[in-house]
Amino acid sequence: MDHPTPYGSERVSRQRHRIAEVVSGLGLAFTVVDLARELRERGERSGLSTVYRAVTAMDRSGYIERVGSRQGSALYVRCARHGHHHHLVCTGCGSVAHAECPLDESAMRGVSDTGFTITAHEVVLYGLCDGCAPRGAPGGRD
Amino acid sequence: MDHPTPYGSERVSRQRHRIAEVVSGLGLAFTVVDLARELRERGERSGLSTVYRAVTAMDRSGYIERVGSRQGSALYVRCARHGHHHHLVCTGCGSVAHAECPLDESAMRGVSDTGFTITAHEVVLYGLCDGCAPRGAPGGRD
DNA sequence: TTTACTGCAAATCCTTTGCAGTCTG
DNA sequence: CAGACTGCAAAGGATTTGCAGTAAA
Repeated sequence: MDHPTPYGSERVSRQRHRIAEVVSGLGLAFTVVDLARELRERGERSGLSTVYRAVTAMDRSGYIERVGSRQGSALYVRCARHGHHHHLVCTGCGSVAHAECPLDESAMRGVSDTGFTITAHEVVLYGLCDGCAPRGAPGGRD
Repeated sequence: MDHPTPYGSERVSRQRHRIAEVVSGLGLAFTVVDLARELRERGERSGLSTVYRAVTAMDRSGYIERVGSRQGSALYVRCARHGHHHHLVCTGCGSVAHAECPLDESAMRGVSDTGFTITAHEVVLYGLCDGCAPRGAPGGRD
């Protein structure tokens, strides 16, 4: 189950290498199309399907993680942090912060009253980062 | 901003009426296609786009709520409960339970260290209900 | 009568796949 | 060389939209 590269590809083609490179330099949440555009702007001509395949591989290997969606497209972010946690995505600039899982024992207990056995959960937090938050005036529409 | 019907339509056509009726009788999470199939099985011939439009209206009015996705399709459930809460969806049979929001003050605090102002969050819990849980043998894949 | 609602087909959007050619190991 | 990887075009699946006809109010 181990891949020869940290980002999940078996062979390191020029594209896969450049893609991983660009991704790790982004720091922001991105969609596949964002990434493809970014690559194009840096002079890398890669087909959209190639980027999709690379992203799929990086997601499987844990090099990146899915952090919600934006207008129907999957959002990803490079994530080097280990262990179970969630992400906070700034709807202003796309920057991402890590967040502890809020589903601690007491939260689980409050839920298990229902007789359900929880097998998976999704927690995505959206907000505004320091730089994007309008001081004094809260607010925020989707 | 108030609609003449609890499920968000301006006029109560036969379809909209039947759709709301079927929805409220379901009790399970459903996709638009599920709902369309259900209607068809009950002898109601309604176009898929009509069902999409009805579901959109019911969602806007709060008659139903979105509770995650299943295989890429949006999942909804009739929800009469008021106030902020989340849902627990059984991946076995589709039954839904309500759950308190785990994002209490302490959880928020753990997150606000990041400097982010949280404006929205999504919490979806998946699991197995009493009837679907294999007693003794835990487990659960996505 | 007014105009929301309906059905159908066409159009969008995101994502996946089939294939033949290219390149890594 | 074997088989991953690539690009392109086509296919898929979910959801939306344009339009003319139907039916609530």
